[in-house]
Amino acid sequence: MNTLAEENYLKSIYHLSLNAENVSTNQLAALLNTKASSVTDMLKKLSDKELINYTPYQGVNLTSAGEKIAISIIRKHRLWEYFLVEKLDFKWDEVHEMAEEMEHISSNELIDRLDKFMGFPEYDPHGEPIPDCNGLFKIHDLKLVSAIGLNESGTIWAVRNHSPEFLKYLEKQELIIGKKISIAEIIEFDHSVVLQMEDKKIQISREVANNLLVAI
Amino acid sequence: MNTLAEENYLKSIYHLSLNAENVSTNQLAALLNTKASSVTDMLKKLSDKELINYTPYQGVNLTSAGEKIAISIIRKHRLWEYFLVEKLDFKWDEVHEMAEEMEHISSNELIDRLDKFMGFPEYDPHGEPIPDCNGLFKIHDLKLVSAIGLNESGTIWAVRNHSPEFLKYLEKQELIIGKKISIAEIIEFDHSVVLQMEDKKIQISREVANNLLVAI
DNA sequence: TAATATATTTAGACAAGCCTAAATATATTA
DNA sequence: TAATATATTTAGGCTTGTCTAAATATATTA
Ligand SMILES: [Mn+2]
Ligand SMILES: [Mn+2]
Ligand SMILES: [Mn+2]
Ligand SMILES: [Mn+2]
Repeated sequence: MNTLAEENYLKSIYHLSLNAENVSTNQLAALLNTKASSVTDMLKKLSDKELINYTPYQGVNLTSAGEKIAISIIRKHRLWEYFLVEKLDFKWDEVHEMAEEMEHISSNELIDRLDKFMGFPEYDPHGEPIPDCNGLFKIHDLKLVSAIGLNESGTIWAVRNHSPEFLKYLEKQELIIGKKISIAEIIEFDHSVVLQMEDKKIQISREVANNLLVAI
Repeated sequence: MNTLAEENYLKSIYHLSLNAENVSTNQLAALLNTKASSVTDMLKKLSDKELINYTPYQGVNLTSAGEKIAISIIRKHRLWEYFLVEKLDFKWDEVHEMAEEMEHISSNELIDRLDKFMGFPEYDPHGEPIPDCNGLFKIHDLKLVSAIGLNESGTIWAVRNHSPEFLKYLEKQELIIGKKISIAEIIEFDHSVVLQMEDKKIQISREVANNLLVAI
Protein backbone atom coordinates (compact mmCIF):
# COMPACT_ATOMS: atom_id res chain seq x y z
CA MET A 1 0.00 0.00 0.00
CA ASN A 2 2.42 2.65 1.22
CA THR A 3 6.16 2.30 1.50
CA LEU A 4 7.96 2.00 4.81
CA ALA A 5 9.43 5.48 4.36
CA GLU A 6 6.01 6.99 3.66
CA GLU A 7 4.56 5.35 6.75
CA ASN A 8 7.35 6.72 8.90
CA TYR A 9 6.84 10.24 7.57
CA LEU A 10 3.09 10.09 8.21
CA LYS A 11 3.65 8.84 11.74
CA SER A 12 6.17 11.60 12.43
CA ILE A 13 3.88 14.29 11.06
CA TYR A 14 1.12 12.95 13.28
CA HIS A 15 3.29 13.07 16.42
CA LEU A 16 4.60 16.57 15.70
CA SER A 17 1.09 17.80 14.92
CA LEU A 18 0.09 17.21 18.53
CA ASN A 19 2.12 20.26 19.55
CA ALA A 20 1.62 22.64 16.65
CA GLU A 21 -0.98 23.05 13.95
CA ASN A 22 1.54 22.83 11.11
CA VAL A 23 4.72 20.80 11.03
CA SER A 24 7.89 22.26 9.51
CA THR A 25 10.39 20.65 7.20
CA ASN A 26 13.19 21.03 9.73
CA GLN A 27 11.17 19.49 12.56
CA LEU A 28 10.61 16.44 10.41
CA ALA A 29 14.24 16.28 9.34
CA ALA A 30 15.32 16.31 12.99
CA LEU A 31 12.84 13.64 14.10
CA LEU A 32 13.49 11.36 11.11
CA ASN A 33 17.22 11.81 11.25
CA THR A 34 17.45 12.97 7.68
CA LYS A 35 18.07 16.19 5.72
CA ALA A 36 15.61 18.95 4.98
CA SER A 37 15.99 18.44 1.24
CA SER A 38 15.02 14.78 1.58
CA VAL A 39 11.98 15.83 3.57
CA THR A 40 10.91 18.24 0.84
CA ASP A 41 11.11 15.43 -1.72
CA MET A 42 8.90 13.19 0.35
CA LEU A 43 6.41 15.94 1.18
CA LYS A 44 5.79 16.36 -2.53
CA LYS A 45 5.16 12.65 -2.88
CA LEU A 46 2.76 12.52 0.06
CA SER A 47 1.01 15.62 -1.18
CA ASP A 48 0.53 14.06 -4.63
CA LYS A 49 -1.05 11.08 -2.89
CA GLU A 50 -3.32 13.48 -0.96
CA LEU A 51 -2.11 12.20 2.40
CA ILE A 52 -0.92 15.64 3.53
CA ASN A 53 -1.73 19.29 2.88
CA TYR A 54 1.46 20.92 1.76
CA THR A 55 2.09 24.53 0.81
CA PRO A 56 5.78 25.22 0.08
CA TYR A 57 7.44 27.14 2.93
CA GLN A 58 4.30 26.84 5.06
CA GLY A 59 4.70 23.39 6.60
CA VAL A 60 2.30 20.47 6.44
CA ASN A 61 -0.58 18.74 8.14
CA LEU A 62 -2.30 15.41 7.56
CA THR A 63 -5.41 14.96 5.47
CA SER A 64 -7.93 12.63 7.03
CA ALA A 65 -6.67 9.81 4.79
CA GLY A 66 -3.14 10.51 6.03
CA GLU A 67 -4.23 10.66 9.65
CA LYS A 68 -6.01 7.34 9.32
CA ILE A 69 -2.82 5.69 8.12
CA ALA A 70 -0.74 7.36 10.84
CA ILE A 71 -3.09 6.16 13.56
CA SER A 72 -3.07 2.62 12.20
CA ILE A 73 0.73 2.57 12.32
CA ILE A 74 0.65 3.86 15.89
CA ARG A 75 -1.94 1.23 16.80
CA LYS A 76 0.36 -1.47 15.48
CA HIS A 77 3.39 -0.01 17.23
CA ARG A 78 1.70 0.09 20.60
CA LEU A 79 0.05 -3.32 20.33
CA TRP A 80 3.36 -4.95 19.43
CA GLU A 81 5.05 -3.17 22.34
CA TYR A 82 2.33 -4.50 24.62
CA PHE A 83 2.81 -8.00 23.20
CA LEU A 84 6.56 -7.89 23.71
CA VAL A 85 6.23 -6.80 27.34
CA GLU A 86 3.21 -8.83 28.41
CA LYS A 87 3.73 -12.05 26.45
CA LEU A 88 7.46 -12.22 25.81
CA ASP A 89 8.61 -10.62 29.08
CA PHE A 90 10.67 -7.83 27.62
CA LYS A 91 11.20 -4.74 29.77
CA TRP A 92 9.59 -1.44 28.81
CA ASP A 93 12.94 -0.01 27.81
CA GLU A 94 13.68 -2.84 25.36
CA VAL A 95 10.69 -2.81 23.04
CA HIS A 96 10.59 0.46 21.12
CA GLU A 97 13.13 -0.39 18.42
CA MET A 98 11.57 -3.77 17.70
CA ALA A 99 8.14 -2.16 17.44
CA GLU A 100 9.57 0.34 14.95
CA GLU A 101 10.02 -2.61 12.61
CA MET A 102 6.88 -4.53 13.52
CA GLU A 103 4.55 -1.56 13.02
CA HIS A 104 5.07 -2.00 9.27
CA ILE A 105 3.68 -5.55 9.07
CA SER A 106 0.80 -4.83 6.76
CA SER A 107 -2.07 -7.15 7.65
CA ASN A 108 -4.88 -5.49 9.57
CA GLU A 109 -6.54 -8.83 10.21
CA LEU A 110 -3.34 -9.87 11.98
CA ILE A 111 -3.24 -6.85 14.23
CA ASP A 112 -6.94 -7.12 15.07
CA ARG A 113 -6.45 -10.73 16.11
CA LEU A 114 -3.38 -9.82 18.13
CA ASP A 115 -5.48 -7.16 19.86
CA LYS A 116 -8.13 -9.74 20.70
CA PHE A 117 -5.52 -12.30 21.81
CA MET A 118 -4.24 -9.82 24.38
CA GLY A 119 -7.70 -8.80 25.59
CA PHE A 120 -7.95 -5.42 23.88
CA PRO A 121 -5.44 -3.51 26.02
CA GLU A 122 -6.02 0.24 26.33
CA TYR A 123 -2.50 1.44 27.12
CA ASP A 124 0.94 0.46 25.91
CA PRO A 125 3.88 -0.15 28.29
CA HIS A 126 4.70 3.57 28.25
CA GLY A 127 1.21 4.67 29.25
CA GLU A 128 0.17 5.72 25.77
CA PRO A 129 -3.34 4.91 24.59
CA ILE A 130 -3.77 2.17 21.99
CA PRO A 131 -6.18 3.12 19.19
CA ASP A 132 -8.89 0.51 18.63
CA CYS A 133 -9.63 -1.04 15.22
CA ASN A 134 -11.60 2.07 14.30
CA GLY A 135 -8.78 4.40 15.26
CA LEU A 136 -10.44 5.61 18.44
CA PHE A 137 -8.57 5.95 21.72
CA LYS A 138 -8.82 7.50 25.19
CA ILE A 139 -7.56 11.03 25.55
CA HIS A 140 -6.51 11.92 29.07
CA ASP A 141 -5.77 15.36 30.32
CA LEU A 142 -2.13 14.89 31.22
CA LYS A 143 0.44 17.45 32.32
CA LEU A 144 4.19 17.45 32.05
CA VAL A 145 5.84 17.36 35.47
CA SER A 146 7.69 20.48 34.35
CA ALA A 147 4.38 22.27 33.90
CA ILE A 148 2.73 21.75 37.27
CA GLY A 149 3.06 24.03 40.27
CA LEU A 150 4.56 23.76 43.71
CA ASN A 151 2.73 21.36 46.05
CA GLU A 152 0.48 20.09 43.32
CA SER A 153 0.26 16.33 43.14
CA GLY A 154 -0.55 13.69 40.55
CA THR A 155 -0.03 10.15 39.31
CA ILE A 156 2.63 9.22 36.78
CA TRP A 157 0.70 8.21 33.71
CA ALA A 158 2.97 8.15 30.66
CA VAL A 159 6.38 9.01 29.28
CA ARG A 160 7.24 11.13 26.27
CA ASN A 161 10.55 9.51 25.43
CA HIS A 162 11.11 5.85 24.69
CA SER A 163 14.88 5.72 24.79
CA PRO A 164 16.31 2.88 26.87
CA GLU A 165 18.52 5.35 28.77
CA PHE A 166 15.59 7.45 29.92
CA LEU A 167 13.38 4.48 30.80
CA LYS A 168 16.13 2.68 32.72
CA TYR A 169 16.79 5.86 34.69
CA LEU A 170 13.12 6.21 35.61
CA GLU A 171 12.98 2.61 36.72
CA LYS A 172 16.04 3.04 38.92
CA GLN A 173 14.40 6.08 40.55
CA GLU A 174 11.15 4.09 40.94
CA LEU A 175 9.41 6.67 38.80
CA ILE A 176 7.10 4.12 37.22
CA ILE A 177 3.60 4.35 35.85
CA GLY A 178 1.01 4.55 38.62
CA LYS A 179 3.32 6.17 41.20
CA LYS A 180 1.93 9.14 43.15
CA ILE A 181 4.13 12.21 43.34
CA SER A 182 3.90 15.85 44.37
CA ILE A 183 6.12 18.84 43.70
CA ALA A 184 8.13 19.61 46.83
CA GLU A 185 10.42 22.24 45.35
CA ILE A 186 11.29 23.89 42.08
CA ILE A 187 14.88 25.07 41.77
CA GLU A 188 14.87 28.49 40.10
CA PHE A 189 18.41 28.27 38.78
CA ASP A 190 18.10 25.25 36.45
CA HIS A 191 14.42 24.32 36.76
CA SER A 192 15.21 21.05 38.48
CA VAL A 193 12.27 19.67 40.41
CA VAL A 194 12.22 17.94 43.78
CA LEU A 195 9.52 15.29 43.90
CA GLN A 196 7.89 14.09 47.07
CA MET A 197 7.12 10.40 46.75
CA GLU A 198 5.42 8.18 49.31
CA ASP A 199 8.60 7.23 51.10
CA LYS A 200 11.25 9.61 49.85
CA LYS A 201 12.18 12.79 48.04
CA ILE A 202 14.14 12.79 44.80
CA GLN A 203 15.41 15.52 42.57
CA ILE A 204 15.03 15.31 38.80
CA SER A 205 16.40 17.57 36.07
CA ARG A 206 14.29 19.84 33.92
CA GLU A 207 14.85 17.48 31.01
CA VAL A 208 13.44 14.52 32.89
CA ALA A 209 10.50 16.61 34.10
CA ASN A 210 9.86 17.53 30.48
CA ASN A 211 9.36 13.90 29.47
CA LEU A 212 7.19 12.69 32.32
CA LEU A 213 3.40 13.02 32.20
CA VAL A 214 1.08 12.96 35.17
CA ALA A 215 -2.68 12.84 35.62
CA ILE A 216 -3.73 15.46 38.17
CA MET B 1 22.61 -6.35 8.60
CA ASN B 2 21.35 -7.60 5.22
CA THR B 3 18.63 -6.02 3.13
CA LEU B 4 15.23 -7.56 2.67
CA ALA B 5 16.04 -8.39 -0.96
CA GLU B 6 19.30 -10.09 0.00
CA GLU B 7 17.52 -12.18 2.63
CA ASN B 8 14.92 -13.30 0.12
CA TYR B 9 17.58 -14.32 -2.38
CA LEU B 10 19.48 -16.32 0.24
CA LYS B 11 16.31 -18.07 1.36
CA SER B 12 15.40 -18.93 -2.23
CA ILE B 13 18.87 -20.27 -2.97
CA TYR B 14 18.61 -22.42 0.13
CA HIS B 15 15.25 -23.88 -0.88
CA LEU B 16 16.34 -24.59 -4.46
CA SER B 17 19.59 -26.16 -3.23
CA LEU B 18 17.62 -28.97 -1.61
CA ASN B 19 16.93 -30.43 -5.04
CA ALA B 20 20.12 -29.71 -6.93
CA GLU B 21 23.68 -29.01 -5.96
CA ASN B 22 23.86 -25.72 -7.85
CA VAL B 23 21.05 -23.25 -8.40
CA SER B 24 20.63 -21.53 -11.76
CA THR B 25 19.89 -17.91 -12.52
CA ASN B 26 16.61 -18.80 -14.22
CA GLN B 27 15.42 -20.96 -11.34
CA LEU B 28 15.92 -18.02 -9.02
CA ALA B 29 14.25 -15.62 -11.41
CA ALA B 30 11.19 -17.87 -11.58
CA LEU B 31 10.94 -18.38 -7.82
CA LEU B 32 11.52 -14.72 -6.97
CA ASN B 33 9.26 -13.47 -9.71
CA THR B 34 11.89 -11.29 -11.26
CA LYS B 35 14.12 -11.25 -14.36
CA ALA B 36 17.31 -13.18 -14.95
CA SER B 37 19.29 -9.97 -15.38
CA SER B 38 18.16 -8.75 -11.97
CA VAL B 39 19.24 -12.04 -10.47
CA THR B 40 22.70 -11.74 -12.01
CA ASP B 41 23.10 -8.30 -10.44
CA MET B 42 22.19 -9.62 -7.01
CA LEU B 43 24.37 -12.70 -7.33
CA LYS B 44 27.36 -10.43 -7.81
CA LYS B 45 26.47 -8.52 -4.68
CA LEU B 46 26.01 -11.67 -2.58
CA SER B 47 29.21 -13.09 -3.96
CA ASP B 48 31.12 -9.92 -3.00
CA LYS B 49 29.75 -10.36 0.52
CA GLU B 50 30.91 -13.99 0.49
CA LEU B 51 27.44 -15.30 1.16
CA ILE B 52 27.36 -17.41 -2.00
CA ASN B 53 29.83 -19.16 -4.32
CA TYR B 54 29.20 -17.81 -7.77
CA THR B 55 30.90 -18.69 -11.04
CA PRO B 56 29.34 -16.94 -14.04
CA TYR B 57 27.21 -19.34 -16.12
CA GLN B 58 27.69 -22.11 -13.55
CA GLY B 59 25.02 -21.32 -10.99
CA VAL B 60 25.45 -20.70 -7.26
CA ASN B 61 25.43 -22.31 -3.87
CA LEU B 62 25.52 -20.88 -0.35
CA THR B 63 28.68 -20.42 1.68
CA SER B 64 28.28 -21.46 5.31
CA ALA B 65 27.77 -17.79 6.25
CA GLY B 66 25.01 -17.58 3.64
CA GLU B 67 23.41 -20.80 4.79
CA LYS B 68 23.37 -19.60 8.37
CA ILE B 69 21.43 -16.50 7.36
CA ALA B 70 19.05 -18.50 5.15
CA ILE B 71 18.26 -20.91 7.99
CA SER B 72 17.66 -18.08 10.43
CA ILE B 73 15.15 -16.52 8.02
CA ILE B 74 13.43 -19.87 7.63
CA ARG B 75 13.35 -20.30 11.42
CA LYS B 76 11.62 -16.94 11.74
CA HIS B 77 9.19 -17.71 8.94
CA ARG B 78 8.11 -21.01 10.47
CA LEU B 79 7.90 -19.76 14.04
CA TRP B 80 5.70 -16.85 12.99
CA GLU B 81 3.49 -19.22 10.98
CA TYR B 82 3.16 -21.38 14.07
CA PHE B 83 2.31 -18.34 16.18
CA LEU B 84 -0.35 -17.18 13.73
CA VAL B 85 -2.03 -20.58 13.67
CA GLU B 86 -1.67 -21.61 17.30
CA LYS B 87 -2.09 -18.29 19.09
CA LEU B 88 -4.10 -16.15 16.69
CA ASP B 89 -6.27 -18.93 15.24
CA PHE B 90 -5.46 -18.39 11.60
CA LYS B 91 -5.88 -21.34 9.26
CA TRP B 92 -2.85 -23.00 7.69
CA ASP B 93 -3.70 -21.55 4.30
CA GLU B 94 -3.79 -17.96 5.59
CA VAL B 95 -0.39 -17.52 7.16
CA HIS B 96 2.30 -17.80 4.51
CA GLU B 97 2.09 -14.28 3.10
CA MET B 98 2.12 -12.67 6.55
CA ALA B 99 5.14 -14.77 7.51
CA GLU B 100 6.91 -13.58 4.36
CA GLU B 101 6.89 -10.12 5.94
CA MET B 102 7.47 -11.17 9.53
CA GLU B 103 10.53 -13.30 8.75
CA HIS B 104 12.45 -10.05 8.20
CA ILE B 105 11.97 -8.67 11.71
CA SER B 106 15.60 -8.51 12.71
CA SER B 107 15.84 -9.22 16.44
CA ASN B 108 17.09 -12.71 17.30
CA GLU B 109 16.30 -12.17 20.96
CA LEU B 110 12.70 -11.60 19.93
CA ILE B 111 12.45 -14.80 17.91
CA ASP B 112 14.12 -16.85 20.65
CA ARG B 113 11.62 -15.57 23.19
CA LEU B 114 8.75 -16.24 20.81
CA ASP B 115 10.07 -19.79 20.43
CA LYS B 116 10.11 -20.22 24.21
CA PHE B 117 6.67 -18.63 24.60
CA MET B 118 5.23 -21.28 22.28
CA GLY B 119 7.08 -24.17 23.93
CA PHE B 120 9.76 -24.74 21.30
CA PRO B 121 7.59 -26.24 18.57
CA GLU B 122 9.34 -28.65 16.18
CA TYR B 123 7.11 -28.35 13.13
CA ASP B 124 5.30 -25.49 11.45
CA PRO B 125 1.65 -25.69 10.34
CA HIS B 126 2.73 -27.21 7.02
CA GLY B 127 4.75 -30.01 8.60
CA GLU B 128 8.11 -28.40 7.99
CA PRO B 129 10.75 -28.62 10.71
CA ILE B 130 11.55 -25.44 12.66
CA PRO B 131 15.30 -24.85 13.10
CA ASP B 132 16.28 -24.26 16.73
CA CYS B 133 18.30 -21.23 17.86
CA ASN B 134 21.46 -22.97 16.67
CA GLY B 135 20.03 -23.68 13.25
CA LEU B 136 19.52 -27.39 13.88
CA PHE B 137 16.36 -29.23 12.90
CA LYS B 138 14.94 -32.70 12.40
CA ILE B 139 15.38 -34.24 8.99
CA HIS B 140 12.80 -36.85 8.15
CA ASP B 141 12.98 -39.24 5.26
CA LEU B 142 9.88 -38.10 3.39
CA LYS B 143 8.66 -39.10 -0.03
CA LEU B 144 6.45 -37.33 -2.51
CA VAL B 145 3.16 -39.11 -3.04
CA SER B 146 4.04 -39.07 -6.72
CA ALA B 147 7.18 -41.08 -5.97
CA ILE B 148 5.80 -44.02 -4.04
CA GLY B 149 4.61 -47.28 -5.54
CA LEU B 150 1.31 -49.09 -5.82
CA ASN B 151 -0.08 -50.40 -2.52
CA GLU B 152 2.60 -48.65 -0.48
CA SER B 153 1.23 -46.68 2.45
CA GLY B 154 2.34 -43.75 4.58
CA THR B 155 1.30 -40.80 6.72
CA ILE B 156 0.86 -37.32 5.32
CA TRP B 157 3.65 -35.35 6.91
CA ALA B 158 4.20 -32.07 5.06
CA VAL B 159 3.30 -30.00 2.01
CA ARG B 160 5.60 -28.48 -0.55
CA ASN B 161 3.39 -25.62 -1.62
CA HIS B 162 1.95 -22.96 0.66
CA SER B 163 -0.54 -21.37 -1.66
CA PRO B 164 -4.00 -20.85 -0.17
CA GLU B 165 -5.59 -22.57 -3.20
CA PHE B 166 -3.60 -25.76 -2.70
CA LEU B 167 -4.03 -25.86 1.07
CA LYS B 168 -7.75 -25.20 0.92
CA TYR B 169 -8.12 -27.98 -1.61
CA LEU B 170 -6.26 -30.42 0.63
CA GLU B 171 -8.41 -29.48 3.57
CA LYS B 172 -11.58 -30.03 1.57
CA GLN B 173 -10.33 -33.50 0.62
CA GLU B 174 -9.37 -34.16 4.25
CA LEU B 175 -5.79 -34.62 3.14
CA ILE B 176 -4.38 -33.13 6.32
CA ILE B 177 -1.19 -33.72 8.22
CA GLY B 178 -1.27 -37.00 10.13
CA LYS B 179 -3.73 -38.75 7.80
CA LYS B 180 -2.85 -42.30 6.73
CA ILE B 181 -3.07 -43.09 3.04
CA SER B 182 -2.04 -45.82 0.62
CA ILE B 183 -1.74 -45.88 -3.15
CA ALA B 184 -4.72 -47.75 -4.59
CA GLU B 185 -4.09 -47.03 -8.25
CA ILE B 186 -1.80 -45.07 -10.51
CA ILE B 187 -3.38 -43.90 -13.76
CA GLU B 188 -0.85 -44.38 -16.54
CA PHE B 189 -2.30 -41.79 -18.87
CA ASP B 190 -1.88 -38.64 -16.74
CA HIS B 191 -0.15 -39.96 -13.62
CA SER B 192 -3.13 -39.23 -11.44
CA VAL B 193 -3.12 -41.23 -8.22
CA VAL B 194 -6.01 -42.87 -6.42
CA LEU B 195 -5.51 -42.78 -2.67
CA GLN B 196 -7.05 -45.22 -0.27
CA MET B 197 -7.93 -43.43 2.94
CA GLU B 198 -9.44 -44.94 6.06
CA ASP B 199 -13.03 -44.42 4.98
CA LYS B 200 -12.87 -43.56 1.29
CA LYS B 201 -10.94 -43.44 -1.94
CA ILE B 202 -10.08 -40.19 -3.67
CA GLN B 203 -8.27 -39.39 -6.86
CA ILE B 204 -5.67 -36.60 -6.99
CA SER B 205 -3.79 -35.14 -9.94
CA ARG B 206 -0.10 -35.59 -10.58
CA GLU B 207 0.43 -31.98 -9.58
CA VAL B 208 -1.15 -32.48 -6.18
CA ALA B 209 0.82 -35.71 -5.68
CA ASN B 210 3.95 -33.75 -6.46
CA ASN B 211 3.38 -31.37 -3.56
CA LEU B 212 2.38 -33.80 -0.85
CA LEU B 213 4.98 -35.50 1.34
CA VAL B 214 4.49 -38.68 3.32
CA ALA B 215 6.51 -40.59 5.89
CA ILE B 216 6.62 -44.26 5.00
C1' DT C 1 31.26 -30.69 -35.67
C1' DA C 2 28.40 -26.98 -37.29
C1' DA C 3 23.98 -24.80 -36.73
C1' DT C 4 20.46 -23.69 -33.67
C1' DA C 5 18.24 -23.05 -29.32
C1' DT C 6 18.48 -21.77 -24.63
C1' DA C 7 20.61 -19.65 -20.61
C1' DT C 8 23.17 -16.03 -18.80
C1' DT C 9 25.42 -11.74 -18.63
C1' DT C 10 26.18 -6.91 -20.05
C1' DA C 11 24.63 -2.27 -21.28
C1' DG C 12 21.86 1.30 -20.44
C1' DA C 13 17.73 3.14 -18.06
C1' DC C 14 14.44 4.16 -14.31
C1' DA C 15 12.05 4.98 -9.55
C1' DA C 16 12.65 5.48 -4.61
C1' DG C 17 15.04 7.65 -1.11
C1' DC C 18 18.72 9.67 0.25
C1' DC C 19 22.80 13.27 -0.02
C1' DT C 20 25.57 18.08 -0.69
C1' DA C 21 25.76 22.57 -2.47
C1' DA C 22 23.49 26.45 -4.30
C1' DA C 23 19.46 29.33 -4.83
C1' DT C 24 15.54 31.45 -2.93
C1' DA C 25 11.98 32.58 0.43
C1' DT C 26 10.72 34.01 5.00
C1' DA C 27 11.77 35.84 9.56
C1' DT C 28 14.44 38.76 12.58
C1' DT C 29 16.57 42.78 14.00
C1' DA C 30 18.86 47.16 13.42
C1' DT D 1 12.48 49.33 5.71
C1' DA D 2 16.99 47.46 4.62
C1' DA D 3 20.36 44.12 6.02
C1' DT D 4 21.13 39.80 8.00
C1' DA D 5 20.02 35.28 9.60
C1' DT D 6 17.39 31.18 9.19
C1' DA D 7 14.38 27.93 6.82
C1' DT D 8 13.13 25.76 2.71
C1' DT D 9 13.45 24.39 -1.91
C1' DT D 10 15.94 23.28 -6.22
C1' DA D 11 19.67 21.17 -8.86
C1' DG D 12 22.40 17.56 -9.60
C1' DG D 13 24.19 13.09 -8.02
C1' DC D 14 24.49 8.43 -5.68
C1' DT D 15 22.90 3.55 -4.29
C1' DT D 16 19.65 -0.23 -4.39
C1' DG D 17 16.94 -3.07 -6.90
C1' DT D 18 14.48 -3.43 -10.74
C1' DC D 19 13.62 -3.51 -16.07
C1' DT D 20 14.32 -4.25 -21.56
C1' DA D 21 17.24 -5.14 -25.30
C1' DA D 22 21.48 -6.71 -27.01
C1' DA D 23 25.58 -9.55 -26.64
C1' DT D 24 27.70 -13.75 -25.42
C1' DA D 25 28.21 -18.37 -23.49
C1' DT D 26 26.59 -23.01 -23.07
C1' DA D 27 23.69 -26.91 -24.47
C1' DT D 28 21.23 -29.46 -27.92
C1' DT D 29 20.54 -31.49 -32.27
C1' DA D 30 21.34 -32.37 -37.04
MN1 LIG E 1 7.52 3.07 21.13
MN1 LIG F 1 5.11 3.05 23.53
MN1 LIG G 1 5.34 -20.45 4.53
MN1 LIG H 1 5.31 -23.27 6.47
